[in-house]
Parts: sequence; structure tokens; C-alpha cells
Amino acid sequence: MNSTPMSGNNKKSESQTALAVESDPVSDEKEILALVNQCKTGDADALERFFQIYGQDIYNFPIRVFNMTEDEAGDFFLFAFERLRDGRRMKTFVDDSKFRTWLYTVLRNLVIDWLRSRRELDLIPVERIEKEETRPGAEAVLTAGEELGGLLFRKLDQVPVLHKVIFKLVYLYYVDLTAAEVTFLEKEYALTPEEIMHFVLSTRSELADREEENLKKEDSLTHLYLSIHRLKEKRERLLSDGNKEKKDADAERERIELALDKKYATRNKILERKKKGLLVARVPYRVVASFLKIPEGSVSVYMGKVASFLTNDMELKKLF
DNA sequence: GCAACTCAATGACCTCAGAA
DNA sequence: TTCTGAGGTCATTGAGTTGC
Repeated sequence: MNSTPMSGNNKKSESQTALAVESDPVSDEKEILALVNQCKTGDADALERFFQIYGQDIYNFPIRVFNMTEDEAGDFFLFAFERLRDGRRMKTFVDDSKFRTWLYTVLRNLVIDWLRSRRELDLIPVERIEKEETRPGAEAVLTAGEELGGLLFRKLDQVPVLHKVIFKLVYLYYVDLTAAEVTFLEKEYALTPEEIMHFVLSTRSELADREEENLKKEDSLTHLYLSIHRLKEKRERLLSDGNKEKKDADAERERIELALDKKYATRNKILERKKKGLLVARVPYRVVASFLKIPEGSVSVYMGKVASFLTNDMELKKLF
């Protein structure tokens, strides 16, 4: 598999910046930085202090943002503790954003890792595995991802070479063709190595924009989770605030409920697209068909055959 | 309007029994 | 043993349909 040209996960996104919320329990930002730097070295006292300060946040995060139960949050806390306790992960924190911004990004990834480890979430598509490498907190995903990726490629070797090549052409943005597959294209489709190389490079370049859009969508998902979280907090504060005029409070609550509905609707729309695999930069069948000078229907049928082979495979089924 | 899927028609290939 | 043809299976195609 090739490294994806996009490195959106390395960039500090707007949504990550937006993750920062109100005030830190440790008011002095310099004090936090000093503590984090100590944690990076594995200092036991510093790590203990870190968990004293942020333990409650780590526990509350999945409850507030992912609507988990207290029991689940307790299990998640242990999972997160295991992964944060040696301080190594903090080395990924760069001092150009608020620490809490970074922490919430890591926690979000850890929640996903944890859910995945419980098989409550779909495993990441194989094409995402490479990208996860650059995201803070992806180590746990990689273990499962590498296993799935390796197995998937071994299974692909069991399908006819034509089907495998078509499959790879459709997912060209994320995978490379082997020398044998290029030779196959040269022989069977009368293509020159130059033509194949040009197709691969130009197609990837065109797909880069789409992939960036996809990454933005994923970023906005994180943003939405946090916006929902803030609105819920605001609503709670409103409920506990008895000083306000009842009329004002009702209007404010109504406004928050409306905003929440809108956020949920947008979030669900993105999740739905993600579930359908629409947030993946695929090469249109039409483009693959035109490149090989075969009908579009054939590409669809080949892809269907590979998909049915893979979904019926017992070993792959076990991983899902 | 585009992308992907479905389905019926057709073609290509494989197997096997029977004849020479 | 080799050739031939019938029958079955799988692959391919293009038109039409569906969903976004």
C-alpha cells in the first residue's frame, strides 16, 4: 500500500482548534506546559498530577460527547489510562494549541479505538489504515488495521488477476499496482508502462481534492460532536440557573433545542455518508472502464464479485 | 445529470460421452 | 488415443433502472 499523499491528519484543523473549551482546571497555561513536558519524560509524579487534574475530564468525555453510560465511561477510562500512563503519547502534543484541544482530539481517537476494540464500530476501511498512522493516538487501530490489511491483500491474491486489478484501479488512490499487475495490463489491454503510469498519477492527482473534502467532512464531524457537547452544557446551565426570567429562559432553551436538532441532523447526514462508503476517494467505474476500454457494467460486475468473495470469506468475517 | 447497479442476452470456455 | 459436438457454466456486454 502506498503512503497517501494527503496528510490532513497532520494539519492542525479548524475543528481541532474549536475543540478547546472554557477554562482549564490548571489556570496557568505555562504550568500545564511544564507538566506535560515532565509527563513526556515519563515522570511518575507528573503523570500522577496529570491524572488528578484531567481524570474527571477523561471519564466525562465519552458520556458527554458520545452519550455513553457511566459503566462504559468507567471501562473507557481504564482503556485510556493504559494508553496515557507512560506519557509517551504526549510527545505528539505540539505547543501551538491549547493542551485541552490536543487532549480532546486524543480522547476522541481513543474512544473510537476502544469502541472498535469492542467491535461495536465497523473496522476502518483498509484504505484508511495508512492515514491513521499520522493521527495522534492511532497505535491501537494499527494493530487491528495491519492484521486486516495484510489479510485483505492475501485474500485478494485468491481472486482472478483481472478482478484484483480492477479492484485496485478503483481504489488507486490508496493502493499500488504490483509489477506483475502492470505486466498484466500491458499484455491484456495493450497498454504501455507510460500510459499506466500517467493514468495512475493523473487519477491520484484528481482524487486528491476529493480526499481533502472527505477529510474536511471528518473534521467537521469532530467539530459537531463538540458543538453538541457545548450546547448541552449550556442547556444544563440554563436549567440550573434560577435567576433568569422564565420567559427569557424558555426562549433561550428553545433556541438551544433548535440548534441541537440542526447539529444532530448534520451529524447524522455525515455519518450516513460515511457508513455508505461515500467518504472514500474512489476512481469512478466510468474512468476505469474508459482506461481499459471495457464497458462500465463490467467494472461493476468485477467489483461485485470481489466484494462478494471478500464478504463471504470466513477469516475476514472473524475480523469484522 | 452522474454514478452505480441489475438483468437479460450473448459469447467463451470447459467437461464429458460417444464415435472413429 | 484423438476428435467432435452437446450441454452446462461462467464471463461479458449494453440497456434500463435506481439513488443521490
